[in-house]
Amino acid sequence: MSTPPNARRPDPVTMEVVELIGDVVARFYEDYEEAAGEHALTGAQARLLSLLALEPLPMRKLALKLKCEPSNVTGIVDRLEVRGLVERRPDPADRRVKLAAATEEGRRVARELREGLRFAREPLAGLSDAERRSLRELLRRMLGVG
Amino acid sequence: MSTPPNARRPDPVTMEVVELIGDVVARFYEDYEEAAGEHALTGAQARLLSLLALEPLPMRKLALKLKCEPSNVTGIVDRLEVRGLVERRPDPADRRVKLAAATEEGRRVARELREGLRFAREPLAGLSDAERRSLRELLRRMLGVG
DNA sequence: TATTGTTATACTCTATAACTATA
DNA sequence: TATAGTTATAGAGTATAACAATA
Repeated sequence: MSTPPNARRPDPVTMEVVELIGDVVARFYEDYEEAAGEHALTGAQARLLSLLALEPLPMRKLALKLKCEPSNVTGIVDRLEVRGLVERRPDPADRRVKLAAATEEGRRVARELREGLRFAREPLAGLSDAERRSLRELLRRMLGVG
Repeated sequence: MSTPPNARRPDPVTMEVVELIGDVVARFYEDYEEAAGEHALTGAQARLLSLLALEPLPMRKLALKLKCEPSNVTGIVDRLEVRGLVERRPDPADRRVKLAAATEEGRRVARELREGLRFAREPLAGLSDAERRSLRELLRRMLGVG
């Protein structure tokens, strides 16, 4: 009874893929934190800044995208604002809303951050172009994108 | 000069793969944190407990594996020990060392945690067996394993 | 009344530095 | 002296609850 014969365990290949993905996740995260650190940013600050580099967003939307409580966003934006990387703007359409926006300096840092990700180069460099396309297709399918 | 013609930018396929990996990382992390939360564990506690479920480890080694300072491990092990999921044992070979070990309850929780990872089933379920094998091979190559 | 953002609070994770007990 | 683990401290992220301004 301790090991029901019909326990739905993933097959061995799936289990190994999950483990490999875990390794990729660990490596990617490590790389991201390091790249953020090179700009004296925490991971959370780097993620928020990267979002704002695309478009200004209300504090509430930032919380949704970062999957955290709105009260946290206040503090993270505060710290980025002190450093001149982010600014708060009023929303003409709704005076309750504050739009957080990356400054020019903030966008510059975000771009350097993105380009500093080693993971974009080294591990993938070991694959041929055909293999990268194959990997792209499999990841798309996995994520339900394609 | 603002955009050097020979700036080594990854090709478009590589860039898209990196973005897809970012999505996978976000999804995996979210899933892991949620699974941990279902057992009232933080992510750091879940990762430490999962390591100890394999084998007892000196505090120092735990810090190395978790890539954090040894002083942090003290607190995380403290909290898991209060809940009876982990215990500290002396190392007969070196009285300076404390071996952290998962209790039986701790190993049970670690197993449930592992089996609770939805990511092990849903996204990969959309791939055929051949595709999963192909993905396994590509990830191995990427990580320099195979 | 409902929503947006903030403040106040408490807990966890994190790094640094200083301490202890062993080696 | 050097190493293993701890303590003390401070900063940052997190969730919860209560609040002011606006809708």
